[in-house]
Amino acid sequence: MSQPFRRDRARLPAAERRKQIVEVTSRLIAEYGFWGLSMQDVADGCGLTVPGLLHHVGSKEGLLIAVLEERDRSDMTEMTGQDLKTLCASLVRRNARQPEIVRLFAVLDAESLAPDHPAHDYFRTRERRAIASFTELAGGDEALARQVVAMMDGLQIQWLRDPAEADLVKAWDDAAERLFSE
Amino acid sequence: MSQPFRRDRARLPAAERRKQIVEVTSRLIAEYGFWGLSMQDVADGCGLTVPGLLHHVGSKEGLLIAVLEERDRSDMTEMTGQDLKTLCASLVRRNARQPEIVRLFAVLDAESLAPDHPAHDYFRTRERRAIASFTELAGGDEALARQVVAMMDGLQIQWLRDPAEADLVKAWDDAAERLFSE
DNA sequence: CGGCTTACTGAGTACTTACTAGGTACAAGG
DNA sequence: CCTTGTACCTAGTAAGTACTCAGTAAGCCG
Repeated sequence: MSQPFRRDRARLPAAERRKQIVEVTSRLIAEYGFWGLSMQDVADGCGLTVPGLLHHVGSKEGLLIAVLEERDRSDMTEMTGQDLKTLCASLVRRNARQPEIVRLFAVLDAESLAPDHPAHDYFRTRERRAIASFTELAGGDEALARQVVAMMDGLQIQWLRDPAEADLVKAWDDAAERLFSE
Repeated sequence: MSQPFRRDRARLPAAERRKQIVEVTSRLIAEYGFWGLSMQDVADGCGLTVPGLLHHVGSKEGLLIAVLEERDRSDMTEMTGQDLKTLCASLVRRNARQPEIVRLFAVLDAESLAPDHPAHDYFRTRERRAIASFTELAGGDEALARQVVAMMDGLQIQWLRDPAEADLVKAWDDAAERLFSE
């Protein structure tokens, strides 16, 4: 009774498909934000249908969670504790190599300022953790920790908007000199 | 032939209605971003129908333009030229009093990083102008100007996300002390 | 080969999206 | 009073929204 059932698309193991989904979704959120994201576009980008996509993530919010979890996992490494200045230097250098991911977080970060955004709590605790560990590295100076975070975020946005004008690494090194002087 | 034509809603002069539209739209963009904004919600918020709304702004993009233009107009004042440090101090103090507008700009700023966002060019030239005039006030030190802008933006986002934790004015004054020292 | 799990599809639901066409009623100017 | 401009309406269109249901086939284990 049904149609011939096109089976021309690849059938991937769940883990692999999930990885692909996260990648595609990240790109699209960086472009349109979470509210502007459509399941259809994600499905198209993965070469499957919307219900096929939903089979893996359950819902649109599940999609967002998948992205954030994945990103956290690959971020936890590299936070080995040197001193604050060298840590920031290496963070900035890594970020300079992956503008798309930085943009994903910049967009989601701002969008999730609204208290009922599905990622609101995620970003709040994320920032608190960041500031806590930065504060520790700064010898208890929380104000400095907050300033460092603010400066990194701000410079990254300038860089993303106008990649030609601003070299992120140089801009940060300049800023660090001022922040960490004395 | 047509229905009784409900005329229970207020009929406002164009200028007044426009002002209301801008206000409602600002609130909604701060919440959902431009991609997440719906004409229906704006119309509801103004107490009129969607075509009634479209009569004033023409299209969804026209709506965004109206918001940005209005905001520019009310921002141009107050930029009287003292020195950089006192200018920033007063900017921060004004922003601390209008978190909703700051949030509108934070969200739209990040969302418009994508090159084909309707407000992309607007925010690019806006930032360039800001940096140019800050640079002048900083005696030609563009790096400092960029750092000041970055720091203000970054601290504002921290404040918006967690208003309880961070007092914006105090956070800025601390930061200014470090930035403008020497 | 047989049976089970599961990745995935087609079809459909109920709703929302931006936007248009064409008309109505209010207000101001002659 | 009558005309003209305009603020705003109803009705409709074509497309897109997230999501559900029931079924199909590919891969694995025995």
